[in-house]
Formats: sequence, C-alpha cells, structure tokens
Amino acid sequence: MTGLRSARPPTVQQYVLESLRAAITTGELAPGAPIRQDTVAERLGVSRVPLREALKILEGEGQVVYLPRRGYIVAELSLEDLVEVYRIRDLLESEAARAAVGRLTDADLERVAEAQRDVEQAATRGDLLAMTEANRRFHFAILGGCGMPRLLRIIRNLWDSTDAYRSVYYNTTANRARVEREHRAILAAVRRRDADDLVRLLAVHRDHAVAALREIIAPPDGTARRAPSRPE
Amino acid sequence: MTGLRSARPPTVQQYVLESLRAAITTGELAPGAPIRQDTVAERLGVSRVPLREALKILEGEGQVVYLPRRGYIVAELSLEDLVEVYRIRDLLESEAARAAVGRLTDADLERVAEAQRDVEQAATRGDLLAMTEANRRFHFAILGGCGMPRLLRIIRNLWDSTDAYRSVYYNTTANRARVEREHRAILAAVRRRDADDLVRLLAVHRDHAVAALREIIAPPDGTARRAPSRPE
DNA sequence: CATGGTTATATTGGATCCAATATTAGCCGC
DNA sequence: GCGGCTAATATTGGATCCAATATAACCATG
Repeated sequence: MTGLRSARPPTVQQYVLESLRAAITTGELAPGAPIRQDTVAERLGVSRVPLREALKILEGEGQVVYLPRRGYIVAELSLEDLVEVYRIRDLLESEAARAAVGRLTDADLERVAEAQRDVEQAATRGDLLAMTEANRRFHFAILGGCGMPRLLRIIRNLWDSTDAYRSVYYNTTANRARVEREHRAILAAVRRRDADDLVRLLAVHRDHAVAALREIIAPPDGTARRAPSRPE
Repeated sequence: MTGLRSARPPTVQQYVLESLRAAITTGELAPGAPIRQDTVAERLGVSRVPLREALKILEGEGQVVYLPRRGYIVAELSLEDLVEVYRIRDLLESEAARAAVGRLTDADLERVAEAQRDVEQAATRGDLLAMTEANRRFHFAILGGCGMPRLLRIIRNLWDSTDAYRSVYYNTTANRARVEREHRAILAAVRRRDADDLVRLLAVHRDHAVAALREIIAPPDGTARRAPSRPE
C-alpha cells in the first residue's frame, strides 16, 4: 500500500520552497530569469507571503539573488562560477568522505548499493530526472556518514546551486556510461574502506563532470554560448 | 539638498536583518532562545512581515532554526559544532589564503595593516565590539583577495555562525595579546607572499581560538557549563 | 530623428486582519 | 496526589489590502 506517501508539507511555505527548488532543477525557472511573484503565486495557488518567505530562504542559500524593489532572479552561474563550486566541493567532499569511510554501517552500504542500482536502472530507461535523484542519493549515502551536519549542509547547498546545470551532463550516453563505471569503482573503494582511493575516485568523478560542463557551456568552437535556455 | 550620501534608508527587511545579526552577535538574542515575533517586531517598530522575511534569510544561512508552527530559535552550537565549524574554516580559509596571497595589491595590504592597527587600538581601549569588528576586517582583507566570491560567502557564513561565541575569546588580556602577536606574524607572511607560512599561521591562529573556546565552554573542572548567557 | 520629461502601468514592500495550531491553565476522575 | 481531558490563551501562518517604487508608454520639443 502506498498509503500516505510524500504527504504534503505542514506549511505552505515549505510546499512553495520545494516547488521552487524543483522548478529550478528542471529548468522551468531558468538561471537569470526574473521571478514574477504574482505569476508564480497564482500558479501554485497560494498568496505571495509564503512565496516571498520561500524566496528568502533561497536567497540565504544563494540560489536566487535579490534586487531590492526590483525582485528576485534565479542565480546565474558562469563557467568560472561552476569551476569555483566544484573546487569548493573538492575540498569539502574529500573531508566528508574521509570522515565517513570508517563510520559507514552495513545498512549504509546497502543504501549506497541500492542508490547505485537505481542510477543504472534510470540510465537504461533514459529517465534523467530519476537519474539525477538517484545519483544524489548515491553520493550523500556515502558522505552522510561523516557525522558533520554543517559540512553536509554546505555540500548539499553546493549541489543545489548547480542542479540547473547537472542534467545536461547526463544527456549523452557516453557520460552516463562513465558515471556507471565510476560509481562502481567508488562503491568498491567504500566497501574496502580505502579512504585515499575513495577521495581520489571522487575527485576524478567531479573532474569529468566539470570537464563536460566546460565543453557544453563554453566549447572551443563556440557552437553553444549560454546555459540551457528553456522556453516556456 | 543635504549631502546625497549613498546611506539612504534601505528596505525595512534589510534594516531588520542587520538588527537581528547585531542582536545575535552581541548576545541580546542568546543561542537557543526563542524569537517572539510580536515582541521583536514591536521593539524594532515594524510589522511582522519584514521580520519573518529576515528570519528566513537567517534560516537559509543556518543562523536560526525554524520549527513549523512553533517559531524560530537562535541556532545553538555545542562544542562539537564549534569544532566542526573551525574544521571547515580550516579547509576553506587555507584555500582562500593560498589563492589570495599572490593577488593582493598594495592597496589591499594597506587595508590589512590598517585593520591590524585598529585591532590593537581597540584592544588597548578594551573595546571588545570594535575589536571583533576590526579582527574580522583584518582577516577578510586578506582572504578577500582570493577572487572566489562563493568561497568567501561560505566563510563569511561560518564566521557569522560563531559570532555569538567569539567575544568570550577576547575577554582575557592573555588572549588579546596572543591575537596581536599572531596577527603581526600573519601580516608579515602576507607581505612576504609566503603562502605556506601564511596557511600555517592561520591554522595555529584558529587552533588557539578553538582551544580557548573549549576551555570556556567545556572546561575540565566544569566551572562553567554553557554558552555565554547574557542577561538583559 | 533623437531626446528628455511626464504620465500610466506593473510589480514589489509592508501593514493589518483572520485562521490554524501550539501552549498553558484549569478541572475532573481515579 | 497524579494523569489525562478540556477550555482559554498565546503565537504563528497566510491572505488581502494599500503604499512605494520601478518600468514602460507616450508625447512634446529641440
């Protein structure tokens, strides 16, 4: 019985917040686009107050930028910004991985393996959304064992801030295959409790992602110029 | 017209946000204390709407925690939390310092030196508030040269989150003297563009702070138990 | 034709009001 | 006296309304 799965949040602001996050990751709210409060509020069937509060959270997280009296726009990341985010992730995830590798329980390992299976299944189905979700679950199942909640929060934030740019990476079958390969190696390193190897594998994993983003956003030949532009 | 200074009154939410930050750093809003919206709004002479928006920003930054239908409380840091924050700062500030040391202009160096002088003057005056302000200016004058805005934002956040606990460190003359000594060494390393030494000095600087906090918050003999409790 | 100013419109910012829920106080039965 | 139930109160959550300001449209003028 599915029962009361994914019960709607207790407060409207949380519902709005989740909706906004989803809209940003799917590209419905494109980077750089202004957020018309009246429009969004009406679409979600709520007033502007909870919407504004949700926007403030995203502002505090850096997901949107606020221009007084002019409104909110989705934060736009240049290639330079993306590189910076990945560099910071490098520093923080290495620490988290080292701290986590010795603390993961068997149940944790099972969750990592399950997420990995889900990633592969979603990949074969070609379901990008499910793939990004499972991929996130995979990584945080590992890092989550570090026992450093603030560190995890920051890392989660960094992931969020690049969500709008992540799906483009999974668009090619070659990248998807590489992700699978690298995930298997990462899982093996976790099982062996080999911190050094784990950190190294995660680093190359990220490097591949940033290299792909570099090609897509600012390719040498200049075919495409900007971030994924999603028409309505 | 009287001077057209850029200090025109910003939006109310920004005024409220600054007030809240100040109240947290001074301890007027103590860690763990609930934030009564009606009371705070009335004291600031504003309605609850901009207050709630400001609180949402602080929530996104992790400065306050939000319990649906129950309100906001100032985030409380255990000793473990403080250690975690300083560990993360370790990782991020080392990176920022390395990136900054080669990019600082002469004007930047002058600002660092000026901040250092201000720290010493405030210390001799015994003005703790001015000392924490100048200390912050000193450190960010150095780190600010890194050219990584997101990294700086995160570091700033980490500083904010421990502001309520910082002033206790400056309470003893011994600690104040040590800060001066270490600042001079740090400034010298910056002037020499010696990244390795700078990173090392910053690390011991932080270590001393966390050691002092450890003594104050959880001393071996157990004279004091909790965070700085500031009566009205 | 360009440009500057003026009005009209759209959009955000903030305050007040009402509803929903949590907290407390009081009461009853055991 | 103690635990649990119920009513009264306090506090937060959300919607609507009005004010302040930015943006767009328009017209006059050089």
